[in-house]
Amino acid sequence: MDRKQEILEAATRSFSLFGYKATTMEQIAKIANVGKGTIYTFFENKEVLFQEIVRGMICEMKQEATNVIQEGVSFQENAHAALMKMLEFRETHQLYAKIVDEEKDWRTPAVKQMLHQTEQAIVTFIKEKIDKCVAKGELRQVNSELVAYLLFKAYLAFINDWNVTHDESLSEVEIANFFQETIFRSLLV
Amino acid sequence: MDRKQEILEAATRSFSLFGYKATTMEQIAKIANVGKGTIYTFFENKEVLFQEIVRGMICEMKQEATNVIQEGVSFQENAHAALMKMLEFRETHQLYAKIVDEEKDWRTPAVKQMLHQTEQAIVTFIKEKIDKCVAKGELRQVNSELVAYLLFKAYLAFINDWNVTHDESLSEVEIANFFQETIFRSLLV
DNA sequence: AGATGACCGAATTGGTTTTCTGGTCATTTC
DNA sequence: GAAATGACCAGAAAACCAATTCGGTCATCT
Repeated sequence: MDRKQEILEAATRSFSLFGYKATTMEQIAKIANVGKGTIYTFFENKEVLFQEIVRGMICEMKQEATNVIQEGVSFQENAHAALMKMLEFRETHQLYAKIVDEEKDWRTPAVKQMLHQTEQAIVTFIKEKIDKCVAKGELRQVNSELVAYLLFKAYLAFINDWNVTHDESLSEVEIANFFQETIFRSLLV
Repeated sequence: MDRKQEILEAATRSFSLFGYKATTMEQIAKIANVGKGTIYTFFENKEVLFQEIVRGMICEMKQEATNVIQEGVSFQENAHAALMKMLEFRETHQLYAKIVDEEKDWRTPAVKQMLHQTEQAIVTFIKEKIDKCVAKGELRQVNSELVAYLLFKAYLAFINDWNVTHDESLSEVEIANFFQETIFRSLLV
């Protein structure tokens, strides 16, 4: 089988299971059944290998988000579904969850960077949906970059941070209703 | 002069200058010109002393925020001014800034707790303004707790986090306009 | 020519010793 | 004799250092 693919899969498994820092190149080599040096014929170094894998993860995430988008449904419903899906992915997907933890606990620079990139991907995904809906005339003309950023940060705050300072967490319906009557309401023409 | 006051002032200076962890009780005693044991006749322990000081800081912050509130001006203008003032306070006030740094760098539990308390104070401040404006009929009936939380998190995101991932920071006017046409717009009756 | 793993210097870890610090309390002070 | 004090203690943190680990290279092997 394709040696590069073997290495990618081995690395994915190891990064997902142990995180970036705790994964060693030798371990990846062992899982992939190749010599350590072989890895370096396909990937410049550990960080580049990691970036490649995160790139793949981002694609996966975007795919899942795309899958919940429906034609002929309001922007709000689609944006809500997509954001919820991606934030669920953030907690569910082994690698993404590991990266989030690692950034909190160790602040590995490579991990921080990949986390930023992933968040940027989410924001960009939403931005594109906004642009499309603005073009269709469903939304008024807004700075889609800023709105996408606001939506991401707001959802993240209510889904991730709310529980830190409050006892009963908010249900998805409560969140959906709240954003409907605040941010989304303000975007309509 | 009042010994308790001397101690409070010495502790405030030391916490502001070196942070919670790096401030020792002996150092406070030395600055206050009292024996170390004397501190413990007024304050149960280091953490309680710290809490007392943060309580004072929160009052100071609320006072500054209150000072920018004007009667007969729209909710949006007042909320914006108050939030900006408090977030400026967060970066400018020696002690608050030190606490924020320390929480990032060392995660001292006592510091984390006080940071939460301070943020909660900001949210509550805004919540009360919302409630007042709802009562006056200037805003429609909303869940003021959620709206206050959203406003705080959103302002924090655009003022603190935006620059981390973007090159040119947003001007205050841009931020004000953006929130006017999104969140604030949705709160009007 | 492509794969490999022994090898290297730098970084990390783990264990040990030393120093520091929050808090107490017997003694001193006024 | 009530309030203040600083020597003192135990546990936590820091400093230190030896031993190990790891990313990356390259001479050798297939």
